[in-house]
Amino acid sequence: MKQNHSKQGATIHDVAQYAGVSAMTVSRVVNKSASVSEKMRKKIESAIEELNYVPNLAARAARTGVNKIGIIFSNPKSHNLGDFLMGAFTAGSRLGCELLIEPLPAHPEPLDALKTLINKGVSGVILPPPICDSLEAHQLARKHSVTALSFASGNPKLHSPAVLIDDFAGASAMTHYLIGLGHKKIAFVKGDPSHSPAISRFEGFMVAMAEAGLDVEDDCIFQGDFSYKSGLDVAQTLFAQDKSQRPTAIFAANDEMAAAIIAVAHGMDVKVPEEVSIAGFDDTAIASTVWPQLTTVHQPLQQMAEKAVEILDATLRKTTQEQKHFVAPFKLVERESTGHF
Amino acid sequence: MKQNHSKQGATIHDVAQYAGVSAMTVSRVVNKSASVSEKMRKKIESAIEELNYVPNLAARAARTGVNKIGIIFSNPKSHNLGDFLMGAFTAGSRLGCELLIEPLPAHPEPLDALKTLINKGVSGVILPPPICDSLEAHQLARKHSVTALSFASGNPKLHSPAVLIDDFAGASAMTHYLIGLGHKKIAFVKGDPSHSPAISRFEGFMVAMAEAGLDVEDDCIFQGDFSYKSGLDVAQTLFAQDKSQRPTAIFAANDEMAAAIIAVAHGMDVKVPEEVSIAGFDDTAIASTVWPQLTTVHQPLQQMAEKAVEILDATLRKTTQEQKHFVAPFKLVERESTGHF
DNA sequence: AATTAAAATGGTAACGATACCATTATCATA
DNA sequence: TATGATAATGGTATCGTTACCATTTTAATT
Repeated sequence: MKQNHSKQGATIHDVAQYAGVSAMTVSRVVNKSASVSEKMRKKIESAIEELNYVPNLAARAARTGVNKIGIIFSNPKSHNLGDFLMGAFTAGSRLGCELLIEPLPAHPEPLDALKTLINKGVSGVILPPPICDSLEAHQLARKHSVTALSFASGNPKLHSPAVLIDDFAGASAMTHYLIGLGHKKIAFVKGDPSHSPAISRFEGFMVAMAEAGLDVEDDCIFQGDFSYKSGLDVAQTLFAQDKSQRPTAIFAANDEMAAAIIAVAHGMDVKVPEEVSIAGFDDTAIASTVWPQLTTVHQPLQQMAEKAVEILDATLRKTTQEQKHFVAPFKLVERESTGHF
Repeated sequence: MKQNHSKQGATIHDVAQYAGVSAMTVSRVVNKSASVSEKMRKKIESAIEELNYVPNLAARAARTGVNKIGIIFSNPKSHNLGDFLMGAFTAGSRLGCELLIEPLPAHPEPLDALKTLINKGVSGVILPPPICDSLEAHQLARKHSVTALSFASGNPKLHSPAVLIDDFAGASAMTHYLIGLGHKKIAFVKGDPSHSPAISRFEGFMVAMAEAGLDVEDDCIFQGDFSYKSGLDVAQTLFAQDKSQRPTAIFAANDEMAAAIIAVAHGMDVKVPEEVSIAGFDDTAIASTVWPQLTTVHQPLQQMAEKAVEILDATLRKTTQEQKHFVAPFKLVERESTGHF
């Protein structure tokens, strides 16, 4: 009940006294809310540093209220929900804002999820694909003065905040990696075409292949929809081909499909990675669950979610207008599902 | 910034005025913190109801500080982290307590995770298997006056709070379900023996088989460790047997192993569920990812996490001493991986 | 130099709840 | 019935911030 005192250190008044100014000025520095002279800001900032001051969020919230940020979730069963929530709530509790989760499948119309959040009084909202690419959604948000942030969109709106990775570059990097392993005939399994990142990933693949002077024939392009089942189906057709004609590497637009392809390969006695290399995208939990573990492109979802909440909170509190777009770095994770050819 | 007013309705003073008492008395009713006459409580409770009063957590926190609750997580890559966090954070933000997550793998010694949390000043902690069954962990917590709650333990300590499902009954129900489908030779894949629920689940299986008068031969019991890989290995041995000798149903102690078994079956051209039924346990994301989707025992993780935080918060705020153990209801989820024999 | 505008800072109150202490009602017991 | 203990209630101060307004300083303009 009073463990706050164990950790609670300096208050704003301590800082003010230490710096020889009023608490108000310290508050202004902390919140970047009004003009403070350069000299004074320096002094206060070093006092904050010195005393290790951290604003008491509860007290602030008592005075100013809490920023409510809505999060629309497309798939509550997704394998990366954990990472996402982890990041979002870490930032949420650090910044003292309230997070409201709204699962998309709970509504007949996608826009209803957004309406629900608006009714609950959010002032900012995080939109994942595919709703982040819906013009209507952005318009609806704007009409209610709700700031909408596009999360992991393939082509984010320029005028509104966004957090994403460079899907194109990620797919391109993976393609180059596969090519570097000696693969020439590489198949690509496309994702749900209504998700913008699916398109960027495909483009990244195609451009990288072209850069390497490699042809991509039609029989090496498969249409999936990001689901395990679609991966299963693709794999079935794929491995039914004569071995000599088969691609030596398969790059799926997400891990779930890649995992399915591994499962089928495993069953049809096609050795992974000896006979065929398989790569995924996202690095969700399933990538390190399956065996052999998946080589994939890691999307730092936790960091991205954290950043998304940060950007929205900052925007809503008007502390800063600076960076509205954040492109997180992807990372190629080499595991056991890929090998030399 | 001031969207709180849009939703913020009655304050404690409004309630007090409405009920014709002082704010203090209302506070006492809300917090069950001291004696209030029956008559007055009734009156205040109906006033609360009437005005739709919800305590302002920020204001309360400003005055009393925030309860810090630590959560130790055994596997950050787990497929049910999402559900768990969802529940924990829902409760956390509803009750206004701070949640600190500490992943177990980040430490060389399991107890170090707990020590870290204690150092960060938590006053309560949620312990999953296997650490929830460690006497040392409970002793360490007690030494620092930290309340420890066992989460999903197979045999929770009686004197400390716990949230769990009846693993024994769940496994038993699934076994009876398989028997009801006509299966007589049923294999069981055991989980990591250091996790207490793994043991209860196995016992549930054995007892249910015995109840039905069915023998379980040694070649129908396999040792896994909850991992996908171990499921893969078991499946390999299992399906290598002659078809006439094979069990007609396989019950794995968790979904991950069951998913692996499905994958192998699929590959070896053993039709699921026509030739073999496969069942899992937990109902994590992977259960509805694989194809055919997994029949499994649903563990309401989200609800459980919510309850765990609730119990800890209540205990720490001493509002009530009542229920310290919560046994959540499991549910048998029939999907496509099981069928009649 | 005088005037005005703008920038920089400070003082005070209040956000909504609870801790703490003071007061009053109630009840048992001698 | 008086007495003291305990239960039931109320009053006030305060948690750490920030909103709001007042004041002072600085800069710009005529």
